[in-house]
Amino acid sequence: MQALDTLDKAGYRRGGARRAVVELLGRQNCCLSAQEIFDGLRKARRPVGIASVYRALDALVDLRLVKRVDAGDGIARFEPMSADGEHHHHLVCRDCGKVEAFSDPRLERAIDRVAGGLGYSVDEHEVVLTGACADCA
Amino acid sequence: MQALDTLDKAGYRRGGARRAVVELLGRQNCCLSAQEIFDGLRKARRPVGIASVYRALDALVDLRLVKRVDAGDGIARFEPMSADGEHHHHLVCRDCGKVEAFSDPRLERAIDRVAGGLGYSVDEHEVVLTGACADCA
DNA sequence: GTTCCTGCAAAATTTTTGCATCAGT
DNA sequence: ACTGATGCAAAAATTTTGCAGGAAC
Repeated sequence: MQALDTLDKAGYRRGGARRAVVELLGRQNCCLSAQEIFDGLRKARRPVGIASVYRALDALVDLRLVKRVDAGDGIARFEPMSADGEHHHHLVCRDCGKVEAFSDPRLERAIDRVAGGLGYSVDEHEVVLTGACADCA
Repeated sequence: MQALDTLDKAGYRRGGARRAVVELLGRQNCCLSAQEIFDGLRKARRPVGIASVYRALDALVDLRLVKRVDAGDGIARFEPMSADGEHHHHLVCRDCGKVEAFSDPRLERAIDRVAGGLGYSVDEHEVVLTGACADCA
């Protein structure tokens, strides 16, 4: 896996909790909370302390291997930064709290264009749309 | 103030803590955390319990008078939804944590277009760009 | 007078840290 | 062996809730 190599290069050791978190996240296509990662690992018979989950996420976010997503409910979620450049954003239902992904190339272009003219070296972005989903509306 | 009328119509009573929060936020142009609001009110000799600050923010967010902004540092921030339709998004420095505003009409258009085609009734959106600010880069 | 609002303190939730132990190099 | 990583439990930080007293209508 790409991400494990990057961790190597950054001086992190292999094996153990961090690897389990990386591998679980690698199998996801959308975001999970720290608690969901904790539960997922326990269900997969690879239990990891919740503190290690947070420490792993911290390192992964620093290395830009994982992106933090705040859906506005006070729970931080995390998803892999896919190596293949795939890129999506999030749609949150105000009623039921559901979080879904969407993507749009024109939106990406608009963001890239804006990001270039702000005096910041922008290396990440996130768009969250909030409203009522089809079921709740 | 516009917002106080909306609160009236929603059945909220005037006077007291909620009003103080509304008025303080009305004077801001960018986002403040609950603690900053609490401190700001205390400094203005209009102390309000922190629980009341949170309760007021909750009501204001429900009524869409205030927008919640998550800058990715685990602290929820809040800013007024300006009645004049002014609209901005946020730029967060990964190093120093500074949060700044920016706006771009073309980005707004791109978002509106995307939002219309997703099967959600989208009524709010937020864009957060993350990177290194001019000072930190 | 009734109902809603407020502040305080206590509780709940999410995240971080200290420390002894264990694993990778 | 040495150094970093892990798990547990305790702590910290943020947000929510219960309740008694006070304010608005």
